[in-house]
Amino acid sequence: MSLTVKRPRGTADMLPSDAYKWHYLEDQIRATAREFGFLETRFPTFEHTELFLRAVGDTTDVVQKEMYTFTDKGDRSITLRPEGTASVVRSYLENSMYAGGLPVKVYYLAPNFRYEKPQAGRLREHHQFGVEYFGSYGASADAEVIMLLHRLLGRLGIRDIELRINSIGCPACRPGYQSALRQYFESKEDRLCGTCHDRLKLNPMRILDCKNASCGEIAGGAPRTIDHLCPECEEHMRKLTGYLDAVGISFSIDSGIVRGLDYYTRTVFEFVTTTIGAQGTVCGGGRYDSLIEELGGQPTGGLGFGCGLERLLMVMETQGIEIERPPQCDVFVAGLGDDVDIPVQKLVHELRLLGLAAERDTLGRSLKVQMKYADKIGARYCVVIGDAEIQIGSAVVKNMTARTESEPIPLDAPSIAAEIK
RNA sequence: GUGGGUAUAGCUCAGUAGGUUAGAGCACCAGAUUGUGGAUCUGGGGGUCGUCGGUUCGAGCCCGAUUAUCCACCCCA
Repeated sequence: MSLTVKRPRGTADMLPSDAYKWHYLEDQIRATAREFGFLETRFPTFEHTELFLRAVGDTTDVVQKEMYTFTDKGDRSITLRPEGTASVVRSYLENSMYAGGLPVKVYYLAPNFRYEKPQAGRLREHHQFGVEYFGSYGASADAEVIMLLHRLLGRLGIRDIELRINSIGCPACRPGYQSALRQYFESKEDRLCGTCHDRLKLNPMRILDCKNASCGEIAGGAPRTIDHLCPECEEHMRKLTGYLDAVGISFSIDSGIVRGLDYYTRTVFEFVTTTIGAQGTVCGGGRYDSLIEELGGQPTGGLGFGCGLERLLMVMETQGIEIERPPQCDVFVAGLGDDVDIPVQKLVHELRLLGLAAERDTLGRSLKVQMKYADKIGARYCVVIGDAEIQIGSAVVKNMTARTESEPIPLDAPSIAAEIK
């Protein structure tokens, strides 16, 4: 197939026949966000590269090897957004959203771009539902954000998805933990893989994530962040788990959750499933209390998450969760003969003005084929108009699902609309 | 970036030991006494067998390369 009709690697077309699934998902998301008091925000698809270097961290995989970066005609370095939080924080600062008072609670639905090797549940362009909660240091904000996700997953009917949380500490307790960690790994350095040797110097916490068998075994016995928290971080975690217990959200503490974006502090969490292959993280997020300050704002607490919509739909699909396909056509007006062409057009127009999805044939097809077509597009009702109907000024409305016909009713849009309702 | 699988009609796939004009189901189109849908039946259109090269008298089938795709590692949603 020639390149002109081939989509780029790692991208996906949303087909018209699947659009209703996305609409459903987005409707559920918007309804949930509304219940939890989040307003939608939108922002550009690309940003200055500098933003992601600063916000995401220039040693992360996302920045080092996965960004779509190019120089524009004005000689600026531009990057297609690899994740949402950096853009939202930038927009928050640039537009002084804090000026309206804190907290600021926003959500977004947006595509992200990462130069990855595609596999199940992983694309180069994927879509995320994300939430950012600015201005609160309280653990109740953490609880709220997790509750929102829990609620969304619940109303989508998703089962067998596990909430895992961890605390990776704050600038106060992290140095102590990192030195304990480094000390532990250095004692077993000869058994670590090559990548982890580098990680030991750069960021030993990454070793906890390593899937190498030997490293994993070593990491299993490593000191855990939650055992080295400062009293404040400990209290934060205790409060969060208290909230979750109180509202009946089950979770597990997973000291292996470190997350690959540098800005996280204290709470990190993931919703993970094993039903869609190896890429089972459907949602991931956490707290980032230093990020806003690092990008030039006042010290402001914050947290958020990203939730992969493609993965969400995959989970629903594999769990057999049906999304109802809304009717595409309320009434099909079938015409019989050239003489009724104008009346058919007029009737369809008037039915639409009354808010109905009305359809007619424009290919000059026979009545039988028009009926088949009406059936194929799922028309709920059908009206056949021929010379006879025009002459006597009435027609019958056929209920396509019940296979019944009405008594003859006046051949005008209001009467037909009334019959349908 | 590393590894493995796959590539035949719009879709899902057959294709037997290399051997005539490459098949099926679904979908699409047209019919089955011309004013009526989902079933059935009949017929039809549609494929340079991913691409390039090689082996062979002969390649959809064997070999090499390349591209695409799927899956896994890494990392992430």
